[in-house]
Amino acid sequence: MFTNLNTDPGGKLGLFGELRTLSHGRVSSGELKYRAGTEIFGDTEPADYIYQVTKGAVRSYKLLVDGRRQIGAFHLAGDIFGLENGDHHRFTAEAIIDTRVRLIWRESLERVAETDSAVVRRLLKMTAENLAHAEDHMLLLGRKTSLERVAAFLLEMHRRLTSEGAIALPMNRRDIADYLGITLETVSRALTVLRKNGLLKFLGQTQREIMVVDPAGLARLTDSPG
Amino acid sequence: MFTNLNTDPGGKLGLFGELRTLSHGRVSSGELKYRAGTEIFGDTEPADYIYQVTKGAVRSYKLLVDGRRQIGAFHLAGDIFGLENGDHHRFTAEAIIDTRVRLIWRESLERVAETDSAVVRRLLKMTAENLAHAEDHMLLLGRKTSLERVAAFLLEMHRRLTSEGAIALPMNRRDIADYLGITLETVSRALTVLRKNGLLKFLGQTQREIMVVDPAGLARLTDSPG
DNA sequence: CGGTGGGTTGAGGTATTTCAAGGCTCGTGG
DNA sequence: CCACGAGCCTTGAAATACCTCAACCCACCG
Repeated sequence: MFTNLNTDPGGKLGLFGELRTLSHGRVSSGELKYRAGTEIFGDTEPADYIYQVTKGAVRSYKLLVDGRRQIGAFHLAGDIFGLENGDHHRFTAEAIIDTRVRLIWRESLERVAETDSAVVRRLLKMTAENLAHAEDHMLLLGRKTSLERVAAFLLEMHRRLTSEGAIALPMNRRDIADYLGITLETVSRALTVLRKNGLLKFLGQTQREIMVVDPAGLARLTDSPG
Repeated sequence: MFTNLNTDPGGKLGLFGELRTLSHGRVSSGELKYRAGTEIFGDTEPADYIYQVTKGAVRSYKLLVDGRRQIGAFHLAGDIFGLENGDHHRFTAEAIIDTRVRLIWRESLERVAETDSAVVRRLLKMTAENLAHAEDHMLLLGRKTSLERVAAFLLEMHRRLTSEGAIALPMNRRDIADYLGITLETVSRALTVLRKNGLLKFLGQTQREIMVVDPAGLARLTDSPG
């Protein structure tokens, strides 16, 4: 189950690749598969591993007691998630679609970090990036209209998973809604508006839809920080 | 302007105190005063210093082009703020009331961090704490009702600035509103509801009001994560 | 003492939610 | 091979939580 891999998938220079370099093989790493909808780790579970998506997509969320859900982030191919400074996770993570993740045993990481300050700095950089994303998302959740939220979401996805012009969203309307702090109906209506304004086109209507966005046009709607 | 201080104000073991210990005086540090409402640093400004509140209170916020504001955090006595991993600030920081802050020159900090991995780890811990706060706040902004938001705010302030039972809020209704993603009128109405339900009492009505809260009662309203 | 900066409350407006219906795709099993 | 149910999405209509606009009060201050 835990086999070392040679390649750096996605071509991304990540902690995983660096660690293997820096630690001279002291860090055990493996790969796991998760079916769509299954849990990778639960809120308050001990954070024994950190994860990197090699294929698929993951949602990290918090719940209120009555079931209201806030998705804090989506993790796409190449992304690292589940990194904690404390000893337990602060989110539940689930595979959105069929997903493969690489693991790294946290204790071994910390052993490396004790002697190798470059690794600690790398962890700091990643945590700071997560913080920056959360800070931007607070502005969205606190102060943007539903249309601005959906436009910002499409821009983010365009930036993060476009290879060509077209993007294929792995998540459904409910996931998008719970990420943006609105309802799935409001997401759907906003998408309709954007489509009617030519800022968005659907290509195949083959379940997981493929769309082409107009980044400049969407950016105008986002009312980005000034 | 930049004089070394001997004491660790607020009794908090912080980066500032540790640095002075760890770096054997290599880190220059000073103290500045800011009048109520004045800017400490601006969004996108180079992050040459990090700051610790010794007295007073600070708000960190982002703006949209049309003036909508989202306060990401309040910084109270003892708190460190303005810590960035990149080279520029991502918020504007302003003194809410007359405030004193200690500074630390960032370049000197990074020089220390190069050789002292304990300092890097300390920075990582602080960044992770900021991230945890932002993650909790995303849930509040995305999914909580106005009453839950105000209750959560009072609980946070109770936890952070209570010495006795009573707390004195340094910020006005507009600040609270922009922190919670609602309007100042909605904040006021929620406070009225809480007061009428006996979860909150005002003591002096002498401008900066002093209040006593019922933490257990408020916690019931918060609908905390389950 | 008039002005300014809070704060509260009311009345009406509105963006978003809630509830409901219908359509499409796809997988499964008769 | 087709029927059927489940999941997902869209759209409409009604409800509502929150916002906007406005009036008023109070404390403080030059």
